[in-house]
Amino acid sequence: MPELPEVEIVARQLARRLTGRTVRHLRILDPLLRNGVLPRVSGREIVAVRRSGKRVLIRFSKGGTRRPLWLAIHLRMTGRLICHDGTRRDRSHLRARFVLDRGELWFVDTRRFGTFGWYASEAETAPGGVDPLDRDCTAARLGELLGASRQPIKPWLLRQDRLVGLGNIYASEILYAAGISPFRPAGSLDRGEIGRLHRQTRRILRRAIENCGTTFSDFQDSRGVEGSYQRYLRVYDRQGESCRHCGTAIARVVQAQRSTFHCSDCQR
DNA sequence: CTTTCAGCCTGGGCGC
DNA sequence: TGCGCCCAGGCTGAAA
Repeated sequence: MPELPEVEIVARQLARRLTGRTVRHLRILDPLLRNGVLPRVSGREIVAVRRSGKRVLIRFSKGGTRRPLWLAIHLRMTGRLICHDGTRRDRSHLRARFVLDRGELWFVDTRRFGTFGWYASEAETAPGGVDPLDRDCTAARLGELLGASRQPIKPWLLRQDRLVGLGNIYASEILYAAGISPFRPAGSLDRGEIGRLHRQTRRILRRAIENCGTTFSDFQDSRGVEGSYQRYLRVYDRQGESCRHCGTAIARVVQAQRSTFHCSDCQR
């Protein structure tokens, strides 16, 4: 489910609903989420929630320990964070449960790929790559990141140690919007192409955020907020259908074991 | 350094 | 209805 826009939406909504709440206790139900020693989180207040790359970052108050604490939650494929008033009955795939002074926060994850990372300083939470929506992610900066890489641009866009936040859907959509073939070596893009890639990356991510992301279901349970960006998808999951611009059949190919969707006519 | 590949998990959809 | 297979929006670590 979640790439940058979906995680951004989740983080914003959680920030609104969780900031100021105090943790009564945390129950980790899936042993896969217990990596290393669990810091004491009971009694701490949630001070802030924001996105870091594709992770949701929760900052807790120092509490009685005098040490700050951050939790980075990676949703991976199927992770969801559900805020509710404590009356939710459906416990299927419930992996962790924060009981708060008012309501609860549940981590629900069917495939159990999601991860929890605990950090004692903000610096440790920094992602490896540049956030494409950051002010300092200019076209020139993108050009530096691309460097002379010979890796095809589509798998390159998925590398979280370069740019953070892009996943398989938006990578295909961005390259289509920029008119760039997914097979082009990353370092072969000229100035104009880098400019288009940069502009379309930011435009598509922003628009996806405005539309609450692509097909993600109700992390707010009863409210059932769903993304609507899927109606803007131009190539993803459209193999065999015609390109909206030129009519050519959209192709699906496999690059680095992931599906890539593209129009061989519009993308060069 | 690069690229490929198996693996981590579960469930939905498909063809037979 | 059931079975086996393939697929999935992510990422890691080992191997070539």
